[in-house]
Amino acid sequence: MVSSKDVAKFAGVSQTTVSRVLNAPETVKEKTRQRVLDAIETLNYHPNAIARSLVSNSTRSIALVSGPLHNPFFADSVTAIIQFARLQGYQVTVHFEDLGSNESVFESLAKSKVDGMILSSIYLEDPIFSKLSRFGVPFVFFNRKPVEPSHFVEIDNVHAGRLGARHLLDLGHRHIAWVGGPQTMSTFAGRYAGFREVMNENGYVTKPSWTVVTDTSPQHIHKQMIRLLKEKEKPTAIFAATDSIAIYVLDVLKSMGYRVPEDISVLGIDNVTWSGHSSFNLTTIGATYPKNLGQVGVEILFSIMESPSEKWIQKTIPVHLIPRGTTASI
Amino acid sequence: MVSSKDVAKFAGVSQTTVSRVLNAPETVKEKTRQRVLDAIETLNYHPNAIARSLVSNSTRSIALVSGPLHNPFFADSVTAIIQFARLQGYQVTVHFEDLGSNESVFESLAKSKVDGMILSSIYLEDPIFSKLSRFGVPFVFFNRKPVEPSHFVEIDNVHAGRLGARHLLDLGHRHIAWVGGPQTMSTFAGRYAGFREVMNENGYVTKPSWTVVTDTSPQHIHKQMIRLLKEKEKPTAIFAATDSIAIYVLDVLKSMGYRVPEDISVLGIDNVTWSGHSSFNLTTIGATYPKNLGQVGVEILFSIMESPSEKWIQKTIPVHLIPRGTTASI
DNA sequence: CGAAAAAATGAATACGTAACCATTCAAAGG
DNA sequence: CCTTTGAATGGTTACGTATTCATTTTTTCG
Repeated sequence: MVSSKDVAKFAGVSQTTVSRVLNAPETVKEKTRQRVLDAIETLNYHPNAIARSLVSNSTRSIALVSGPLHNPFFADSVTAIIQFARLQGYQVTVHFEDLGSNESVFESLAKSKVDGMILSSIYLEDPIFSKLSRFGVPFVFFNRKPVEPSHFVEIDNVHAGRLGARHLLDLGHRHIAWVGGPQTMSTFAGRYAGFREVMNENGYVTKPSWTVVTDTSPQHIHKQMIRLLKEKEKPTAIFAATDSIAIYVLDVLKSMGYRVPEDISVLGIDNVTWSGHSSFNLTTIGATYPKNLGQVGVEILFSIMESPSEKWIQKTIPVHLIPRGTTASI
Repeated sequence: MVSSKDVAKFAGVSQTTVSRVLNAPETVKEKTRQRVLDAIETLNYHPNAIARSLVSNSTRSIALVSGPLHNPFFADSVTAIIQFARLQGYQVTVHFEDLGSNESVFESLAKSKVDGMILSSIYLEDPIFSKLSRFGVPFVFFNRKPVEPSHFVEIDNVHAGRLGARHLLDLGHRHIAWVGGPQTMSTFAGRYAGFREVMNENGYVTKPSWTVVTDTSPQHIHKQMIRLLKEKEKPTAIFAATDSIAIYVLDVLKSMGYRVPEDISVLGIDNVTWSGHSSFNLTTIGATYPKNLGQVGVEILFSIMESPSEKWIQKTIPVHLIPRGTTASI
């Protein structure tokens, strides 16, 4: 591997000068600078970012801990985050949450000395949180928030739940099933709370057997849906906690011969890009905000990376209903 | 930042011993080892991977250059690659191809000293190829191959094109449009060649205005489809070069009121997970191979990383038709 | 022309770790 | 109890860069 010393020897200068040519070109005489640049070119020298990181104590890379890409929400946000980071000259190492064995993910993060972390994967009360804080690396949550104070960006989950419930009630639905994820995650907890509030306010109960908790995997959603549809009394509408869940629900319903929305209405939350696809045409609830949630998160991350603030930056983005074709009056 | 020196001082041993506790625990006496481990615990020490990389000349990370995640093929393969790499203790930095300005991606790769690279993004004849070779880092292509000899894994693109053409001809279609991507990419070139071969063998021509070249973005596909559907003579079937394209074609067709397959048949290639979704139920052509193509690629990468081989590892995976609901006889 | 100021360059060091070589320590054998 | 052997530990250096401080070279101007 060719180093700056090799370049220095070749150009007949000191290693210091080579370093200067790269980092402060204006401080070195035109003539020698050209000689060094020529040497760099002929030797095909590339500065070693590892060594550079060691002294500068900055890797120009951030870590992203994301949910699974089969959820279009995450496919969208991962894309936005990587693109934005690149514009700032940062690389992104991507990790996936791994329910249960997240430990090893964080273990590797602790060592790799990233300059910042952005993560969507955390439980409301997560022991990992205190570990994170001890790393001394700035971190931001998007689409999740822990109970401890922290930087985060999320949509107004409670209001999203409320809006959805109201929409379905307005359409005349009274038998509404909820298909969500673990209540230990802020997203699901908030959305469900909003849904339930409105139901109760209007004197309707949320039947326990119509409240489905899944691990958000296609397989599990499939299994749970089969169970739900075997009930003697069937719901007339299904409120899915995320578009991703809703899309898998649609899959099950259609494959079983149900017509949507004629036989049953389906509603999601997130307004992922795919939901607008005419094959889904999913009614959903999404941010009143053009920017991707992941990008908002990474913007916050960079702002606290360059000027650490004692204040917590916490954004809750308002939401609105996006009516499309999967919901109809009863 | 707490270093191994700090741990050493705290435990009353030398830095060397701390290093040994981590890398060769059996060579240090039980008692002192325990003392060091305690010190590590109390000081919350995490070995600095950067410094470690500098001396070991290995970052335990690989770079992935992927196509866009709105293409489910890449969402699938990125997931498979990251998961597999993690099992080997490797991190993955993800980059997206950026048609035109790939330079900057490779510039950052040159510096970051990854242990290997896996990439889907390259043209048949790409000036980037020679740069890559000079890095001295093992690299593998998946779903793409350059003209220069290299390691790669792909599906049998030509045969996929042939299979698709035959399928549509067997169903009685004669007016078949092709919607693909740049012919400068091996995937598109191979698939189109196979399609064309079979058409010509059977005495049918491929009408130029029915051969649509897109940049594979949803927007461009949309625009080109509108143009295609304005032709006075309309195709009865559309052969899309990828499932991703096919899915966007479906979007356009459905939003314009076409029924698939009654009015028009649609066929894709790749057998991405989403294609089996009942909202698409896309007839497609895919590998006769349970493993994700990206994973096959990263397996090859790790094998050449641990034992560099002079021989090129080149896998072309056989394909078969997966008949579903978007194709029907005329 | 000569002194002072400014510009350009070089030598030495630190970053945190692993590895090599040297040294100390403990155990075993006579 | 002393010697030999092997185990355990410590000192030093290298990895490739940026940075600080010292030194040399060039420029400026009286």
